[in-house]
Amino acid sequence: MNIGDAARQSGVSAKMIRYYESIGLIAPAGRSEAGYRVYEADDVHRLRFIRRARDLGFPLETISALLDLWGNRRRRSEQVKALALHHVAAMKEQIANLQAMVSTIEHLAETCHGDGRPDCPIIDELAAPPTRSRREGRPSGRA
Amino acid sequence: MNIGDAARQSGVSAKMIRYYESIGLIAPAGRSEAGYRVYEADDVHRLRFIRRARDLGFPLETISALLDLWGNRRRRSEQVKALALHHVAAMKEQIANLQAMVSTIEHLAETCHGDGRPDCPIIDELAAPPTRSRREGRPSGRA
DNA sequence: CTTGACCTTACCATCATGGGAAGGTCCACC
DNA sequence: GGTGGACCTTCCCATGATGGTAAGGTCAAG
Repeated sequence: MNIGDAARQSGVSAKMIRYYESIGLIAPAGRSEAGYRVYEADDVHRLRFIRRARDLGFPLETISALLDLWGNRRRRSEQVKALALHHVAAMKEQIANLQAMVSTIEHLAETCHGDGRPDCPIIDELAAPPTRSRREGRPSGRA
Repeated sequence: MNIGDAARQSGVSAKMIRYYESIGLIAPAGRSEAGYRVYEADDVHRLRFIRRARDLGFPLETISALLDLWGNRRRRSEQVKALALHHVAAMKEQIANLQAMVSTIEHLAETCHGDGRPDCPIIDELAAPPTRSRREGRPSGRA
């Protein structure tokens, strides 16, 4: 089958299939006489695997490792689990960062009248002079 | 003062100051005879404002609007609040997405032995055949 | 006058994805 | 037999915000 069919069957766009090939995530596809990429059912399975892993937020580098483990009969499930939990930890950290920003802004927005007057604690906070308490960005020296 | 001092005093790297200028977030700095960018205290204030807004996750485009509002004596605080809450909503959505991925993976990882055996529900899930229940990526037709 | 810290521009990389252009292929229909 | 349209190819550009590096100019202190 051609790349368009593989895309439809796997849920990965043709564009991305070519990209995955270019970065070595998947092996170069076979080619027809005219130079068209040719795919087999197994290729579609791999692409579907990648698609699902992407949907779970795994970076391509980790997906590469997961693909290897998938094809390795002697894999240890602890290896898979470690990759998964590492990714979970990364996402949880991202969530914590986002949550902190959300909390800060919501706190400021609470005391903002939100009417026609210009006074606004949000602007005030952003425009406030440097403090010793607030961790001021100071790129520590000659950064 | 030169760009290095402005960077140290604002917490924004020299690199980013030049970038912000290039995209029009800040006005082009004055230049010394030798072509060095020259900054005043007010420029540093603006940069510090940007830095704080970035720390709260605001995209540069929104920061541009916030800067305008900051300098507008006739601003309506509701405009500021709207920008802030819109950003909060975007972050909350991101959190929800991340949380969903975390939950899915944690659920799978729970039933993964994580030992020397190859069997692993995480791999199984990624490698599972298409289902009608799981929203299969199918780029809906000619996507 | 040298040295080193600073400045300049310009390009490349990240991460994963989409968009588009220019051109070749294939098939079905008339 | 020809033609149109759907498909394929490669190549370049853009995203968002940031860092890195390289090649070269400037400045001030010693």
